[in-house]
Amino acid sequence: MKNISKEDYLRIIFKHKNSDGEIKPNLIAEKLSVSNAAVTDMIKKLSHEGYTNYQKYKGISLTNSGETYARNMVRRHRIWEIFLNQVVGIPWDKVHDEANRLEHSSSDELINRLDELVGFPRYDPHGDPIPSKEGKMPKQKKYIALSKLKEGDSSVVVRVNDFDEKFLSYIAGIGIKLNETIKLLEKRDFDKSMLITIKGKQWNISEKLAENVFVEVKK
Amino acid sequence: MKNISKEDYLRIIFKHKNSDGEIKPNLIAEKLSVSNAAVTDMIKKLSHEGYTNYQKYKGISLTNSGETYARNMVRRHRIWEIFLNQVVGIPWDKVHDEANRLEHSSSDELINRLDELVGFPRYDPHGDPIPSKEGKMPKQKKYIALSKLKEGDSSVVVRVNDFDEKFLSYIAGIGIKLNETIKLLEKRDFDKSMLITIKGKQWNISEKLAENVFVEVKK
DNA sequence: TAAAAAATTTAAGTAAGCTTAAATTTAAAT
DNA sequence: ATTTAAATTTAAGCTTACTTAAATTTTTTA
Ligand SMILES: [Mn+2]
Ligand SMILES: [Mn+2]
Ligand SMILES: [Mn+2]
Ligand SMILES: [Mn+2]
Repeated sequence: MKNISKEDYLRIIFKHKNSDGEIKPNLIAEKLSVSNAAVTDMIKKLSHEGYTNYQKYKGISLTNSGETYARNMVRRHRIWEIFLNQVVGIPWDKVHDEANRLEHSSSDELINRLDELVGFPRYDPHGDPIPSKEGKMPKQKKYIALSKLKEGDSSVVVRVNDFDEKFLSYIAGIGIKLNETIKLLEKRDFDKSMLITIKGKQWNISEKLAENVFVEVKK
Repeated sequence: MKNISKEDYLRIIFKHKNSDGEIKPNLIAEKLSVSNAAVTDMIKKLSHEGYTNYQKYKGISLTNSGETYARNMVRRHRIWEIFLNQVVGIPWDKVHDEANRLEHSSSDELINRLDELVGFPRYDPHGDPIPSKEGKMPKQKKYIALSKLKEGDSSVVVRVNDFDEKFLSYIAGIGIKLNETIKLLEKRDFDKSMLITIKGKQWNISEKLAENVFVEVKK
């Protein structure tokens, strides 16, 4: 294939498909910042080429071939992220956009070599699982959204949504990162905002923020 | 700008312009594997945007702005090459194509960081000078083509042309690399082929090959 | 220096990947 | 069950970066 746009569509479909393996055009359009019309066009092409299944007005899904291609794109993306973070030394909240471009510009041999250099990690800097060279997905750790915590709960950060760099640098700024402990002190009913503790400091966070940070509750 | 095609045109113009700073459409077309008509089209666009000077049927040259942009592209290309070679461990004869893509997909911040990681080298794995962040070009070492050696001369490899991976892996296979010593034993008049010694082994090489390897004669 | 060859430009056309606007279908709300 | 709203598709059109073929200019060679 070797086509930046198509590769982006496939990776986004893979990442955001629901539990039935389906995704709506609307969501793709939003994630890629293109019009719905552009999505319809592209999905028709991808379906012609055997990467997606498409029926008018129905949910879109990946074929086996599309699934394989997409999983490899996810692998490329996440390996670049972790390589940039661990070897190049770019902060974990800054690697996403760079990886988003590099993922299209490197051979599989290079990706495999980078993977080797960082020691075949199973999760990327945001806690997302990295498919192996053979396409196997590590189990995603169990987690709940930070917004679902009960007052008094202590938790450990397991994953964060990585699509908005502004969001990431904000949470990095208040000390949220993988494996960090977060305790919920208060939750306000009227706007669902929360008061939390990180490394002894207290912070007020919005519901929106809390919905994009995922934690494991500590017993 | 942020446009892969235009960036490739600028880098190629920079690399292959003659001593007057000019280049013919024909050569650009050849280096980029596109038609002459495509070159005319693109040069018109680049000229409109202030990156090149263009008059029908005359040689093409870079403006100040084009020169700056192009030099940065060369920097990106060569830093990727040396990073891939030194940090990632890809053989020097295999880095060119990979760099050719990566050069368009990385921020200046990333390039500067890679530069730092490899210790601000002045030459790439093929002996070509790497422009500094400020755009300063290290002096190119003095050299002559291997094909210009006299029988009996001993020499050191200073630079090799890097545009054909087949060529590079062939010469890498016979032991040619930067700083390697090459001695010319015989040169045949009828086809200009040569018999050389590298690390005690003798090799017959064609004139074509010898024209793409550059050496400094040892006294 | 005239003829032939090569290089360059112009013209016409294509495919990809978008856009906006209008038409159609599906989902949500009353 | 209608009506309204939202999502989706179709239609028409744009830009970019190419192509081939024909016309033009420059360079080379006889
Ligand atoms: Mn991408
Ligand atoms: Mn990530
Ligand atoms: Mn390139
Ligand atoms: Mn090089």
